[in-house]
Amino acid sequence: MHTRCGVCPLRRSSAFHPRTAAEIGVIQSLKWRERQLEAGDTLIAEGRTDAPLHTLLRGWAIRFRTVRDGRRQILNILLPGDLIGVQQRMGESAPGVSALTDSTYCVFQTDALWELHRQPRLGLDVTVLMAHEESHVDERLLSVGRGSARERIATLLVMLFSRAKALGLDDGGPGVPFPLTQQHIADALGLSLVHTNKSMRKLEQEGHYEISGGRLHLPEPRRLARVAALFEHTPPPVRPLI
Amino acid sequence: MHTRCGVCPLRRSSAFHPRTAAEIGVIQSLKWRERQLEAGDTLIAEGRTDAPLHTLLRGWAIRFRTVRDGRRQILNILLPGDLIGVQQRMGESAPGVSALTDSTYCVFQTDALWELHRQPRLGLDVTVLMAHEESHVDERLLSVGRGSARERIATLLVMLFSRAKALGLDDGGPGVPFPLTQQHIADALGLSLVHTNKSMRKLEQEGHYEISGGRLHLPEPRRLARVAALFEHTPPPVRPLI
DNA sequence: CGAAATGTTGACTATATTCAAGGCAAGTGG
DNA sequence: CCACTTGCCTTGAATATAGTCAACATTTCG
Repeated sequence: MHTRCGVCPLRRSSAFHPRTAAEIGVIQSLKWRERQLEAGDTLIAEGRTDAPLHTLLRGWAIRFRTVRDGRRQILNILLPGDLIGVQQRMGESAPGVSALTDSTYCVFQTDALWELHRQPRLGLDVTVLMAHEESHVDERLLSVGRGSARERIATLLVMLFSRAKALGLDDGGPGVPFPLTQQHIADALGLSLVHTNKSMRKLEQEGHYEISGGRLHLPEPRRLARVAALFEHTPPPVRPLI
Repeated sequence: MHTRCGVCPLRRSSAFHPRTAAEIGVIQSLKWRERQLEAGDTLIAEGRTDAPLHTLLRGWAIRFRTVRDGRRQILNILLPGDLIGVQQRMGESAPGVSALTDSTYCVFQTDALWELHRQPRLGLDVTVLMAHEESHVDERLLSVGRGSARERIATLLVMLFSRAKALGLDDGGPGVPFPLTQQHIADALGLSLVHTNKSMRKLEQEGHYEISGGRLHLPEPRRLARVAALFEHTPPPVRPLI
Protein backbone atom coordinates (compact mmCIF):
# COMPACT_ATOMS: atom_id res chain seq x y z
CA MET A 1 0.00 0.00 0.00
CA HIS A 2 1.35 3.38 -0.89
CA THR A 3 -0.63 6.26 0.53
CA ARG A 4 -1.60 6.19 4.18
CA CYS A 5 -4.99 7.82 4.73
CA GLY A 6 -3.55 10.10 7.39
CA VAL A 7 -1.40 11.79 4.80
CA CYS A 8 -3.76 11.45 1.85
CA PRO A 9 -3.03 14.40 -0.41
CA LEU A 10 -6.72 14.76 -1.22
CA ARG A 11 -7.48 15.63 2.38
CA ARG A 12 -5.48 18.79 2.02
CA SER A 13 -8.10 20.08 -0.39
CA SER A 14 -10.79 22.35 0.99
CA ALA A 15 -13.26 20.50 -1.25
CA PHE A 16 -13.61 17.87 1.47
CA HIS A 17 -14.90 17.89 5.02
CA PRO A 18 -12.31 17.61 7.73
CA ARG A 19 -12.15 14.30 9.57
CA THR A 20 -11.19 13.21 13.04
CA ALA A 21 -8.15 11.01 13.50
CA ALA A 22 -10.45 8.22 14.67
CA GLU A 23 -12.48 8.32 11.47
CA ILE A 24 -9.34 8.33 9.38
CA GLY A 25 -8.16 5.34 11.38
CA VAL A 26 -11.30 3.39 10.53
CA ILE A 27 -10.98 4.23 6.88
CA GLN A 28 -7.32 3.27 6.87
CA SER A 29 -8.17 -0.06 8.45
CA LEU A 30 -10.62 -0.81 5.62
CA LYS A 31 -8.19 0.09 2.88
CA TRP A 32 -6.95 -3.03 1.27
CA ARG A 33 -4.58 -1.83 -1.41
CA GLU A 34 -4.01 0.64 -4.18
CA ARG A 35 -4.44 0.13 -7.86
CA GLN A 36 -2.85 1.99 -10.75
CA LEU A 37 -4.50 2.06 -14.15
CA GLU A 38 -3.47 3.47 -17.48
CA ALA A 39 -5.78 5.53 -19.66
CA GLY A 40 -8.39 3.24 -21.18
CA ASP A 41 -8.00 0.41 -18.69
CA THR A 42 -11.04 -1.11 -17.06
CA LEU A 43 -11.49 -0.74 -13.33
CA ILE A 44 -14.80 -2.57 -13.12
CA ALA A 45 -16.20 -4.54 -16.02
CA GLU A 46 -19.78 -3.84 -16.95
CA GLY A 47 -22.09 -6.32 -15.27
CA ARG A 48 -19.78 -7.17 -12.41
CA THR A 49 -21.72 -7.19 -9.18
CA ASP A 50 -18.98 -8.27 -6.81
CA ALA A 51 -16.55 -5.42 -7.22
CA PRO A 52 -15.08 -3.86 -4.11
CA LEU A 53 -15.52 -0.23 -3.13
CA HIS A 54 -12.96 2.20 -4.50
CA THR A 55 -12.10 5.81 -4.08
CA LEU A 56 -10.57 7.60 -7.02
CA LEU A 57 -7.38 9.18 -5.70
CA ARG A 58 -5.77 10.63 -8.80
CA GLY A 59 -6.86 11.02 -12.41
CA TRP A 60 -10.16 10.85 -14.24
CA ALA A 61 -12.55 7.95 -14.91
CA ILE A 62 -15.96 7.29 -16.42
CA ARG A 63 -18.95 5.25 -15.35
CA PHE A 64 -20.83 3.94 -18.37
CA ARG A 65 -23.26 1.43 -19.82
CA THR A 66 -23.26 -0.06 -23.27
CA VAL A 67 -25.82 -1.66 -25.55
CA ARG A 68 -25.01 -4.87 -27.35
CA ASP A 69 -24.81 -3.11 -30.71
CA GLY A 70 -22.03 -0.86 -29.45
CA ARG A 71 -23.89 2.26 -28.41
CA ARG A 72 -22.42 3.62 -25.21
CA GLN A 73 -23.76 6.05 -22.64
CA ILE A 74 -21.41 7.66 -20.18
CA LEU A 75 -23.41 8.05 -16.99
CA ASN A 76 -20.98 10.11 -15.02
CA ILE A 77 -17.48 11.46 -15.12
CA LEU A 78 -15.46 10.66 -12.01
CA LEU A 79 -12.92 12.96 -10.42
CA PRO A 80 -10.63 12.50 -7.42
CA GLY A 81 -12.53 11.87 -4.21
CA ASP A 82 -15.44 10.12 -5.91
CA LEU A 83 -16.57 6.89 -4.31
CA ILE A 84 -16.95 4.04 -6.79
CA GLY A 85 -18.75 0.76 -6.66
CA VAL A 86 -21.67 1.14 -4.26
CA GLN A 87 -24.15 0.49 -7.09
CA GLN A 88 -22.21 -2.59 -8.07
CA ARG A 89 -22.97 -4.32 -4.83
CA MET A 90 -26.73 -3.92 -5.13
CA GLY A 91 -27.73 -6.49 -7.68
CA GLU A 92 -29.17 -4.57 -10.55
CA SER A 93 -27.57 -3.98 -13.94
CA ALA A 94 -24.10 -2.84 -13.02
CA PRO A 95 -22.38 -0.12 -15.04
CA GLY A 96 -18.73 -0.37 -15.97
CA VAL A 97 -15.99 1.96 -14.78
CA SER A 98 -12.89 2.70 -16.77
CA ALA A 99 -9.95 5.05 -16.59
CA LEU A 100 -9.87 8.18 -18.72
CA THR A 101 -6.33 9.02 -17.73
CA ASP A 102 -3.59 7.23 -15.87
CA SER A 103 -5.12 7.04 -12.45
CA THR A 104 -4.84 5.69 -8.93
CA TYR A 105 -7.55 4.02 -6.88
CA CYS A 106 -7.85 3.21 -3.25
CA VAL A 107 -9.37 -0.29 -3.04
CA PHE A 108 -11.34 -1.24 0.07
CA GLN A 109 -11.77 -4.66 1.51
CA THR A 110 -14.83 -6.69 0.66
CA ASP A 111 -16.94 -5.90 3.69
CA ALA A 112 -16.05 -2.20 3.73
CA LEU A 113 -19.55 -1.01 2.94
CA TRP A 114 -20.91 -2.79 5.98
CA GLU A 115 -18.01 -1.77 8.19
CA LEU A 116 -18.38 1.87 7.23
CA HIS A 117 -22.00 1.71 8.30
CA ARG A 118 -21.01 0.52 11.73
CA GLN A 119 -19.91 4.10 12.27
CA PRO A 120 -22.99 6.33 11.98
CA ARG A 121 -20.94 9.26 10.75
CA LEU A 122 -19.21 7.27 8.02
CA GLY A 123 -22.41 5.51 7.04
CA LEU A 124 -24.10 8.84 6.59
CA ASP A 125 -21.13 10.01 4.55
CA VAL A 126 -21.63 7.11 2.16
CA THR A 127 -25.25 8.18 1.77
CA VAL A 128 -24.21 11.77 1.19
CA LEU A 129 -21.76 10.73 -1.50
CA MET A 130 -24.43 8.61 -3.17
CA ALA A 131 -26.77 11.59 -3.11
CA HIS A 132 -24.13 13.76 -4.76
CA GLU A 133 -23.53 11.21 -7.43
CA GLU A 134 -27.21 10.89 -8.08
CA SER A 135 -27.50 14.61 -8.43
CA HIS A 136 -24.83 14.49 -11.13
CA VAL A 137 -26.77 11.86 -12.99
CA ASP A 138 -29.98 13.87 -12.56
CA GLU A 139 -28.22 16.85 -14.04
CA ARG A 140 -27.00 14.86 -16.99
CA LEU A 141 -30.47 13.38 -17.56
CA LEU A 142 -32.05 16.83 -17.58
CA SER A 143 -29.42 18.00 -19.99
CA VAL A 144 -29.69 15.01 -22.33
CA GLY A 145 -33.46 14.81 -22.13
CA ARG A 146 -34.28 18.46 -22.59
CA GLY A 147 -31.27 20.29 -23.98
CA SER A 148 -30.16 21.04 -27.53
CA ALA A 149 -26.69 19.89 -28.54
CA ARG A 150 -25.41 23.38 -27.78
CA GLU A 151 -26.91 23.43 -24.32
CA ARG A 152 -25.69 19.94 -23.50
CA ILE A 153 -22.13 20.74 -24.46
CA ALA A 154 -22.17 24.02 -22.58
CA THR A 155 -23.57 22.32 -19.49
CA LEU A 156 -20.93 19.61 -19.55
CA LEU A 157 -18.05 22.00 -20.03
CA VAL A 158 -19.19 24.36 -17.30
CA MET A 159 -19.76 21.56 -14.82
CA LEU A 160 -16.47 19.82 -15.46
CA PHE A 161 -14.60 23.08 -15.34
CA SER A 162 -16.21 23.95 -12.07
CA ARG A 163 -15.69 20.54 -10.50
CA ALA A 164 -12.07 20.37 -11.57
CA LYS A 165 -11.39 23.86 -10.32
CA ALA A 166 -13.01 23.15 -6.96
CA LEU A 167 -10.61 20.25 -6.56
CA GLY A 168 -7.67 22.47 -7.34
CA LEU A 169 -6.79 20.45 -10.45
CA ASP A 170 -5.81 23.69 -12.12
CA ASP A 171 -2.40 23.89 -10.52
CA GLY A 172 -2.23 27.59 -10.97
CA GLY A 173 -2.17 27.26 -14.75
CA PRO A 174 -4.87 28.74 -16.94
CA GLY A 175 -7.85 26.42 -17.26
CA VAL A 176 -8.02 22.84 -16.03
CA PRO A 177 -6.82 19.49 -17.39
CA PHE A 178 -9.31 18.04 -19.85
CA PRO A 179 -8.70 14.48 -20.98
CA LEU A 180 -12.00 13.84 -22.81
CA THR A 181 -12.06 13.19 -26.52
CA GLN A 182 -15.01 14.32 -28.59
CA GLN A 183 -16.10 10.70 -28.66
CA HIS A 184 -16.35 10.73 -24.88
CA ILE A 185 -18.31 13.95 -24.96
CA ALA A 186 -20.67 12.53 -27.56
CA ASP A 187 -21.17 9.41 -25.44
CA ALA A 188 -21.86 11.48 -22.36
CA LEU A 189 -24.35 13.72 -24.11
CA GLY A 190 -26.23 11.17 -26.19
CA LEU A 191 -25.09 12.77 -29.44
CA SER A 192 -23.31 11.48 -32.52
CA LEU A 193 -19.63 12.22 -32.88
CA VAL A 194 -20.15 14.32 -36.00
CA HIS A 195 -22.85 16.49 -34.53
CA THR A 196 -20.85 16.93 -31.36
CA ASN A 197 -17.89 18.10 -33.38
CA LYS A 198 -19.90 20.61 -35.40
CA SER A 199 -21.61 22.04 -32.36
CA MET A 200 -18.35 22.30 -30.45
CA ARG A 201 -16.58 24.05 -33.28
CA LYS A 202 -19.32 26.65 -33.32
CA LEU A 203 -19.14 27.27 -29.58
CA GLU A 204 -15.40 27.51 -29.83
CA GLN A 205 -15.52 29.97 -32.71
CA GLU A 206 -17.87 32.09 -30.65
CA GLY A 207 -15.16 32.25 -28.04
CA HIS A 208 -17.00 30.29 -25.39
CA TYR A 209 -14.16 27.96 -24.64
CA GLU A 210 -10.74 26.86 -25.70
CA ILE A 211 -9.19 23.42 -25.52
CA SER A 212 -5.52 22.97 -26.24
CA GLY A 213 -2.75 20.82 -24.94
CA GLY A 214 -5.24 18.74 -23.00
CA ARG A 215 -6.50 21.69 -21.00
CA LEU A 216 -9.87 23.40 -21.02
CA HIS A 217 -10.08 27.12 -20.54
CA LEU A 218 -13.26 29.17 -20.18
CA PRO A 219 -12.59 32.86 -20.69
CA GLU A 220 -15.98 33.80 -19.19
CA PRO A 221 -17.62 30.88 -17.40
CA ARG A 222 -20.77 32.94 -16.76
CA ARG A 223 -21.32 33.49 -20.44
CA LEU A 224 -21.05 29.79 -21.21
CA ALA A 225 -23.33 29.04 -18.28
CA ARG A 226 -25.90 31.29 -19.92
CA VAL A 227 -25.69 29.16 -23.05
CA ALA A 228 -26.25 26.09 -20.90
CA ALA A 229 -29.44 27.66 -19.59
CA LEU A 230 -30.54 24.45 -18.00
CA PHE A 231 -29.34 24.72 -14.48
CA GLU A 232 -28.61 27.09 -11.69
CA HIS A 233 -24.90 27.07 -11.49
CA THR A 234 -23.98 26.60 -7.87
CA PRO A 235 -20.38 25.71 -7.07
CA PRO A 236 -19.91 22.05 -6.11
CA PRO A 237 -20.58 21.58 -2.38
CA VAL A 238 -17.95 20.54 0.11
CA ARG A 239 -18.37 16.82 0.70
CA PRO A 240 -17.05 13.91 2.70
CA LEU A 241 -14.06 11.90 1.57
CA ILE A 242 -13.86 8.20 2.33
CA MET B 1 -50.94 9.08 12.54
CA HIS B 2 -52.77 6.39 10.70
CA THR B 3 -50.71 3.37 9.82
CA ARG B 4 -48.47 1.88 12.48
CA CYS B 5 -45.29 0.47 10.94
CA GLY B 6 -45.88 -2.89 12.58
CA VAL B 7 -48.97 -3.40 10.48
CA CYS B 8 -47.81 -1.53 7.39
CA PRO B 9 -49.57 -3.18 4.47
CA LEU B 10 -46.48 -2.80 2.30
CA ARG B 11 -44.57 -5.14 4.56
CA ARG B 12 -46.81 -7.98 3.54
CA SER B 13 -45.38 -7.74 0.03
CA SER B 14 -42.61 -10.13 -0.86
CA ALA B 15 -40.97 -7.26 -2.73
CA PHE B 16 -39.39 -6.15 0.56
CA HIS B 17 -36.93 -7.67 2.96
CA PRO B 18 -38.32 -8.91 6.23
CA ARG B 19 -37.50 -6.82 9.30
CA THR B 20 -37.01 -7.54 12.96
CA ALA B 21 -39.45 -6.09 15.46
CA ALA B 22 -36.65 -3.92 16.84
CA GLU B 23 -35.95 -2.38 13.45
CA ILE B 24 -39.61 -1.71 12.91
CA GLY B 25 -39.71 -0.08 16.32
CA VAL B 26 -36.92 2.31 15.38
CA ILE B 27 -38.62 3.20 12.13
CA GLN B 28 -41.92 3.72 13.91
CA SER B 29 -40.27 6.03 16.40
CA LEU B 30 -38.94 8.20 13.58
CA LYS B 31 -42.27 8.44 11.81
CA TRP B 32 -43.72 11.85 12.41
CA ARG B 33 -47.01 11.78 10.53
CA GLU B 34 -48.76 10.82 7.36
CA ARG B 35 -49.65 12.99 4.46
CA GLN B 36 -52.34 12.52 1.84
CA LEU B 37 -52.05 14.16 -1.57
CA GLU B 38 -54.35 14.34 -4.54
CA ALA B 39 -53.19 13.74 -8.08
CA GLY B 40 -51.13 16.70 -9.22
CA ASP B 41 -50.31 18.03 -5.75
CA THR B 42 -46.76 18.90 -4.85
CA LEU B 43 -45.03 16.90 -2.14
CA ILE B 44 -41.70 18.73 -2.34
CA ALA B 45 -41.29 21.94 -4.30
CA GLU B 46 -38.38 22.06 -6.68
CA GLY B 47 -35.40 23.70 -5.04
CA ARG B 48 -36.41 22.94 -1.47
CA THR B 49 -33.44 21.64 0.45
CA ASP B 50 -35.01 21.27 3.87
CA ALA B 51 -37.69 18.70 3.10
CA PRO B 52 -38.06 15.76 5.46
CA LEU B 53 -37.62 12.14 4.43
CA HIS B 54 -40.73 10.40 3.14
CA THR B 55 -41.71 6.92 2.13
CA LEU B 56 -44.37 6.55 -0.51
CA LEU B 57 -46.99 4.26 0.99
CA ARG B 58 -49.74 4.24 -1.59
CA GLY B 59 -50.08 5.65 -5.11
CA TRP B 60 -47.65 6.96 -7.70
CA ALA B 61 -45.43 10.03 -7.79
CA ILE B 62 -42.75 11.65 -9.95
CA ARG B 63 -39.42 13.23 -9.25
CA PHE B 64 -38.64 15.95 -11.78
CA ARG B 65 -36.68 19.05 -12.68
CA THR B 66 -37.80 21.95 -14.80
CA VAL B 67 -36.10 24.63 -16.84
CA ARG B 68 -37.19 28.24 -16.54
CA ASP B 69 -38.77 28.20 -19.99
CA GLY B 70 -41.11 25.38 -19.01
CA ARG B 71 -39.30 22.31 -20.26
CA ARG B 72 -39.62 19.50 -17.73
CA GLN B 73 -37.67 16.30 -17.26
CA ILE B 74 -39.11 13.52 -15.16
CA LEU B 75 -36.13 11.90 -13.48
CA ASN B 76 -37.85 8.95 -11.95
CA ILE B 77 -41.27 7.48 -11.35
CA LEU B 78 -41.93 6.58 -7.75
CA LEU B 79 -43.92 3.58 -6.58
CA PRO B 80 -44.89 2.40 -3.11
CA GLY B 81 -41.92 1.66 -0.91
CA ASP B 82 -39.68 4.26 -2.53
CA LEU B 83 -37.76 6.49 -0.16
CA ILE B 84 -38.04 10.17 -1.01
CA GLY B 85 -36.02 13.17 -0.04
CA VAL B 86 -32.47 12.01 0.64
CA GLN B 87 -31.14 14.11 -2.25
CA GLN B 88 -32.99 17.11 -0.92
CA ARG B 89 -30.95 17.22 2.22
CA MET B 90 -27.62 17.33 0.42
CA GLY B 91 -27.35 20.85 -0.83
CA GLU B 92 -27.26 20.64 -4.59
CA SER B 93 -30.04 21.53 -7.00
CA ALA B 94 -33.05 19.78 -5.52
CA PRO B 95 -35.62 18.13 -7.78
CA GLY B 96 -39.33 18.46 -7.08
CA VAL B 97 -41.63 15.60 -6.19
CA SER B 98 -45.29 15.57 -7.01
CA ALA B 99 -48.18 13.14 -6.87
CA LEU B 100 -49.25 11.34 -9.99
CA THR B 101 -52.29 9.81 -8.31
CA ASP B 102 -54.00 10.30 -5.00
CA SER B 103 -51.32 9.05 -2.68
CA THR B 104 -50.18 8.60 0.89
CA TYR B 105 -46.78 9.37 2.34
CA CYS B 106 -45.12 8.47 5.54
CA VAL B 107 -43.31 11.60 6.77
CA PHE B 108 -40.25 11.19 8.99
CA GLN B 109 -39.00 13.59 11.58
CA THR B 110 -36.30 16.06 10.70
CA ASP B 111 -33.32 14.17 12.04
CA ALA B 112 -34.47 10.80 10.71
CA LEU B 113 -31.63 10.41 8.25
CA TRP B 114 -29.10 10.72 11.04
CA GLU B 115 -31.08 8.55 13.43
CA LEU B 116 -31.42 5.80 10.83
CA HIS B 117 -27.66 5.77 10.45
CA ARG B 118 -27.24 5.16 14.16
CA GLN B 119 -28.38 1.64 13.35
CA PRO B 120 -25.83 0.09 10.98
CA ARG B 121 -28.45 -2.12 9.38
CA LEU B 122 -30.85 0.74 8.70
CA GLY B 123 -28.08 3.04 7.55
CA LEU B 124 -26.99 0.44 5.05
CA ASP B 125 -30.59 0.08 3.93
CA VAL B 126 -30.73 3.79 3.14
CA THR B 127 -27.61 3.35 1.03
CA VAL B 128 -29.12 0.34 -0.71
CA LEU B 129 -32.27 2.28 -1.54
CA MET B 130 -30.20 5.15 -2.88
CA ALA B 131 -28.30 2.70 -5.05
CA HIS B 132 -31.54 1.31 -6.42
CA GLU B 133 -32.84 4.73 -7.21
CA GLU B 134 -29.63 5.64 -8.92
CA SER B 135 -29.83 2.53 -11.01
CA HIS B 136 -33.28 3.64 -12.17
CA VAL B 137 -31.91 7.01 -13.18
CA ASP B 138 -28.97 5.32 -14.92
CA GLU B 139 -31.41 3.19 -16.84
CA ARG B 140 -33.43 6.20 -17.88
CA LEU B 141 -30.30 8.08 -18.93
CA LEU B 142 -29.15 5.19 -21.09
CA SER B 143 -32.58 5.03 -22.64
CA VAL B 144 -32.90 8.78 -23.26
CA GLY B 145 -29.31 9.20 -24.37
CA ARG B 146 -29.07 6.26 -26.71
CA GLY B 147 -32.53 5.02 -27.59
CA SER B 148 -34.91 5.88 -30.42
CA ALA B 149 -38.39 7.06 -29.44
CA ARG B 150 -39.63 3.51 -29.96
CA GLU B 151 -36.97 2.02 -27.74
CA ARG B 152 -37.48 4.59 -25.03
CA ILE B 153 -41.20 4.00 -24.87
CA ALA B 154 -40.80 0.24 -24.88
CA THR B 155 -38.22 0.46 -22.09
CA LEU B 156 -40.43 2.64 -19.94
CA LEU B 157 -43.50 0.47 -20.37
CA VAL B 158 -41.66 -2.76 -19.66
CA MET B 159 -39.97 -1.36 -16.58
CA LEU B 160 -43.09 0.16 -15.09
CA PHE B 161 -45.08 -2.96 -15.82
CA SER B 162 -42.47 -5.07 -14.14
CA ARG B 163 -42.06 -2.81 -11.12
CA ALA B 164 -45.80 -2.51 -10.60
CA LYS B 165 -46.29 -6.23 -10.94
CA ALA B 166 -43.51 -7.00 -8.48
CA LEU B 167 -45.32 -4.85 -5.94
CA GLY B 168 -48.54 -6.71 -6.53
CA LEU B 169 -50.29 -3.59 -7.80
CA ASP B 170 -52.09 -5.76 -10.31
CA ASP B 171 -54.66 -6.98 -7.84
CA GLY B 172 -55.32 -10.10 -9.83
CA GLY B 173 -56.72 -8.05 -12.72
CA PRO B 174 -55.18 -8.11 -16.18
CA GLY B 175 -52.33 -5.63 -16.46
CA VAL B 176 -51.39 -3.04 -13.88
CA PRO B 177 -52.69 0.44 -13.00
CA PHE B 178 -51.16 3.08 -15.24
CA PRO B 179 -51.80 6.69 -14.30
CA LEU B 180 -49.35 8.40 -16.69
CA THR B 181 -50.60 10.69 -19.41
CA GLN B 182 -48.73 10.92 -22.69
CA GLN B 183 -47.40 14.25 -21.48
CA HIS B 184 -45.80 12.50 -18.52
CA ILE B 185 -44.31 9.88 -20.78
CA ALA B 186 -42.94 12.55 -23.08
CA ASP B 187 -41.41 14.38 -20.12
CA ALA B 188 -39.84 11.20 -18.82
CA LEU B 189 -38.38 10.25 -22.19
CA GLY B 190 -37.16 13.62 -23.37
CA LEU B 191 -39.55 13.60 -26.33
CA SER B 192 -42.20 15.99 -27.58
CA LEU B 193 -45.82 15.17 -26.88
CA VAL B 194 -46.70 14.79 -30.53
CA HIS B 195 -43.84 12.48 -31.33
CA THR B 196 -44.57 10.42 -28.25
CA ASN B 197 -48.14 10.04 -29.34
CA LYS B 198 -47.27 8.93 -32.84
CA SER B 199 -44.68 6.43 -31.69
CA MET B 200 -47.03 5.03 -29.07
CA ARG B 201 -49.87 4.60 -31.53
CA LYS B 202 -47.59 2.59 -33.74
CA LEU B 203 -46.44 0.30 -30.95
CA GLU B 204 -50.04 -0.13 -29.87
CA GLN B 205 -51.19 -0.97 -33.40
CA GLU B 206 -48.46 -3.57 -33.56
CA GLY B 207 -50.05 -5.16 -30.54
CA HIS B 208 -47.18 -4.50 -28.16
CA TYR B 209 -49.32 -3.02 -25.42
CA GLU B 210 -52.78 -1.88 -24.54
CA ILE B 211 -53.83 0.94 -22.25
CA SER B 212 -57.45 1.32 -21.29
CA GLY B 213 -59.35 2.36 -18.23
CA GLY B 214 -56.13 3.56 -16.63
CA ARG B 215 -54.51 0.13 -16.81
CA LEU B 216 -51.56 -1.06 -18.85
CA HIS B 217 -51.53 -4.55 -20.25
CA LEU B 218 -48.64 -6.23 -22.05
CA PRO B 219 -49.77 -9.33 -23.92
CA GLU B 220 -46.20 -10.52 -24.38
CA PRO B 221 -43.75 -8.62 -22.16
CA ARG B 222 -40.80 -10.44 -23.74
CA ARG B 223 -41.69 -9.19 -27.18
CA LEU B 224 -41.87 -5.58 -26.00
CA ALA B 225 -38.62 -6.04 -24.11
CA ARG B 226 -37.04 -7.04 -27.40
CA VAL B 227 -38.17 -3.75 -28.90
CA ALA B 228 -36.59 -1.98 -25.94
CA ALA B 229 -33.30 -3.67 -26.77
CA LEU B 230 -31.40 -1.47 -24.39
CA PHE B 231 -31.24 -3.43 -21.23
CA GLU B 232 -31.11 -6.87 -19.77
CA HIS B 233 -34.49 -7.29 -18.25
CA THR B 234 -33.98 -8.61 -14.77
CA PRO B 235 -36.94 -8.54 -12.41
CA PRO B 236 -36.70 -5.79 -9.79
CA PRO B 237 -34.69 -7.01 -6.80
CA VAL B 238 -36.12 -7.49 -3.35
CA ARG B 239 -35.18 -4.44 -1.32
CA PRO B 240 -35.40 -2.90 2.12
CA LEU B 241 -38.41 -0.87 3.22
CA ILE B 242 -37.97 2.04 5.60
C1' DC C 1 -74.55 19.37 -20.92
C1' DG C 2 -70.51 22.04 -21.44
C1' DA C 3 -65.75 22.84 -20.25
C1' DA C 4 -61.29 21.21 -19.70
C1' DA C 5 -57.96 17.82 -20.19
C1' DT C 6 -56.11 14.33 -22.98
C1' DG C 7 -55.34 12.00 -27.21
C1' DT C 8 -54.85 12.02 -32.51
C1' DT C 9 -53.51 13.51 -37.08
C1' DG C 10 -51.33 16.00 -41.06
C1' DA C 11 -48.10 19.29 -42.96
C1' DC C 12 -43.96 21.57 -42.41
C1' DT C 13 -39.45 22.55 -40.32
C1' DA C 14 -35.46 21.90 -37.52
C1' DT C 15 -32.24 19.17 -35.45
C1' DA C 16 -29.41 15.39 -35.40
C1' DT C 17 -27.59 11.07 -37.72
C1' DT C 18 -25.17 8.62 -41.23
C1' DC C 19 -21.94 8.17 -44.77
C1' DA C 20 -17.83 9.44 -46.85
C1' DA C 21 -13.67 11.70 -47.19
C1' DG C 22 -9.74 13.96 -45.75
C1' DG C 23 -6.47 16.53 -42.36
C1' DC C 24 -3.31 16.78 -38.57
C1' DA C 25 -0.33 15.24 -34.90
C1' DA C 26 2.00 11.79 -32.32
C1' DG C 27 4.16 7.51 -32.17
C1' DT C 28 6.60 3.37 -34.56
C1' DG C 29 9.66 0.68 -37.23
C1' DG C 30 12.68 0.38 -41.11
C1' DC D 1 15.31 10.55 -40.74
C1' DC D 2 11.32 9.34 -43.10
C1' DA D 3 7.34 6.54 -44.60
C1' DC D 4 3.53 4.58 -42.32
C1' DT D 5 0.13 3.74 -39.05
C1' DT D 6 -3.13 5.18 -35.69
C1' DG D 7 -6.16 8.05 -33.20
C1' DC D 8 -8.55 12.15 -33.16
C1' DC D 9 -10.56 16.08 -35.32
C1' DT D 10 -13.03 18.36 -39.28
C1' DT D 11 -16.14 19.01 -43.13
C1' DG D 12 -19.86 18.43 -46.68
C1' DA D 13 -23.86 16.07 -48.54
C1' DA D 14 -27.76 13.16 -48.09
C1' DT D 15 -31.13 11.24 -44.97
C1' DA D 16 -33.78 10.22 -40.89
C1' DT D 17 -35.69 11.38 -36.70
C1' DA D 18 -37.96 14.38 -33.88
C1' DG D 19 -40.02 18.99 -33.04
C1' DT D 20 -43.52 22.64 -34.02
C1' DC D 21 -47.84 24.35 -35.46
C1' DA D 22 -52.52 23.85 -36.09
C1' DA D 23 -56.62 21.60 -35.97
C1' DC D 24 -59.87 18.36 -34.44
C1' DA D 25 -61.58 14.09 -31.76
C1' DT D 26 -62.42 11.86 -27.54
C1' DT D 27 -62.81 11.32 -22.75
C1' DT D 28 -63.46 12.93 -18.14
C1' DC D 29 -65.51 15.49 -14.89
C1' DG D 30 -68.07 19.12 -12.67
